Amino acid sequence: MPKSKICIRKICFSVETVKRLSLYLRDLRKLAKKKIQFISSNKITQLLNISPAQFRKDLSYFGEFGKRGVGYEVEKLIKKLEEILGINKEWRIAVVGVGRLGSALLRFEGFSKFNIKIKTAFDIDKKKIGKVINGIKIEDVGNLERVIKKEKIKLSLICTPPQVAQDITNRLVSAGIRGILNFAPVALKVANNVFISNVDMACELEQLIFLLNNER
Amino acid sequence: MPKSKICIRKICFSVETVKRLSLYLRDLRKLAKKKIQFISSNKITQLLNISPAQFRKDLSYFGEFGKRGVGYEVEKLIKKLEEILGINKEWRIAVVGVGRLGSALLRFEGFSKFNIKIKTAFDIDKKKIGKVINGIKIEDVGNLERVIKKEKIKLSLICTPPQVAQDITNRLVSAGIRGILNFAPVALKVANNVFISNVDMACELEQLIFLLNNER
DNA sequence: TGGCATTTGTTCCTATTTTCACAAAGTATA
DNA sequence: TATACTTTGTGAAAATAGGAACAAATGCCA
Repeated sequence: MPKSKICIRKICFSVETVKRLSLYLRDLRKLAKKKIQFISSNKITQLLNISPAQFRKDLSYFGEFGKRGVGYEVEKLIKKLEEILGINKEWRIAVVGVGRLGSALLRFEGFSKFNIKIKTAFDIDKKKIGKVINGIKIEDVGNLERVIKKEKIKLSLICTPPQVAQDITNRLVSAGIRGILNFAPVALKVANNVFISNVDMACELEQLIFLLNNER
Repeated sequence: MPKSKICIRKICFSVETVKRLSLYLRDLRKLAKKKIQFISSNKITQLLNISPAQFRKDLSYFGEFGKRGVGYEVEKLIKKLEEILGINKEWRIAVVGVGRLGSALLRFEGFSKFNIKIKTAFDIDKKKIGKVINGIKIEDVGNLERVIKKEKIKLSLICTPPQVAQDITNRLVSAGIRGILNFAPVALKVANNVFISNVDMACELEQLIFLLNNER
């Protein structure tokens, strides 16, 4: 399959670029906390295992944000990156499947920092439905379409068992969901106007095991 | 930075190949469950969004496993892939940080299926130390080096807050850990004989948000 | 002001990854 | 056995990503 390529106004770049923007943003926020005002591409990438040229090139797809001889103004670049990534406004998301992982995510405080608000959660288990975790009410998965549509939610996390993940995906998409972060170990099929990102812990671990197993 | 490349006996391939092998294995297991005996590169990759040529080339780095005109014997290929990945023997791992995510992982049943056994967990919280979750006793993080060495554990998950992740990493490595699956949102620095794999939910979500925000 | 030191933005080149395309090998059928 | 299909394994080509290197800006200091 061709690596997914993103083109905006004749400028094309890969999703890898976008992922790196997130990393840059994370480190810039740390720098801002330390009251550092300016940073060069050299210094910021030392922390990240990315080449300075890569950093500059990634940014160049979106404009010119630095000052020659000086570097980048930390606060300004943070603002710009938040704008580019689209996290300068609030995003409301849903979580489907409130098992171990799902409930850990409902309580995860990392999201709100990035303007991501879990608005609703769904489960099939009658014992869980109606409960409130971290201010989020667990809804009957039977009401999935209705709630998603009503709340106009466009992003969802899937934390269900793999057997039902595709069915849930179909229902989410038909209700208007356009982006899915999938934790179920299964390759989901969707129309190509829906974006999927997979978090697959078994794959990551197997990769590490392979590396350890094949040293030298 | 150069993409990490793996070379075994003059044959070189990328980590991406290894990740795909995991995906192939997962789907092959599903096929085996359905009692399907043979599968062609064409059919198996239809499920996965990967090209048939890619599948064949990925396998070709490790040998010839198919039969022309027929395809691949499912059971045999599963065995081969398990061997290649190194998951035909048991891997004992540690978990550092038993917060929401850490404790979800301690209870996660997906690991044991792949010969991955969580052997020990560490936390700093006195209230958690000594507790047993899913048969795994939570140890004082002060004993980290001692336990890791005694148990000869080579792989660890890090589920701590980001501020302490680098310190924990240093201690793990000095105790003999060679592979780390990092859930903390921070870029860890290690010697290049230690392998790191990052699971970064915020990055994944930000990527989806970017895509939704820049359609058309 | 002029010269030196930095650092960006970008072009061009190199390395890597993916795909194409086809010979070789196997199956099925008459 | 001959012929028509399938499907693999792989070298070569195409596509993509990464990095070196340098002109253009900017700051600093004498």
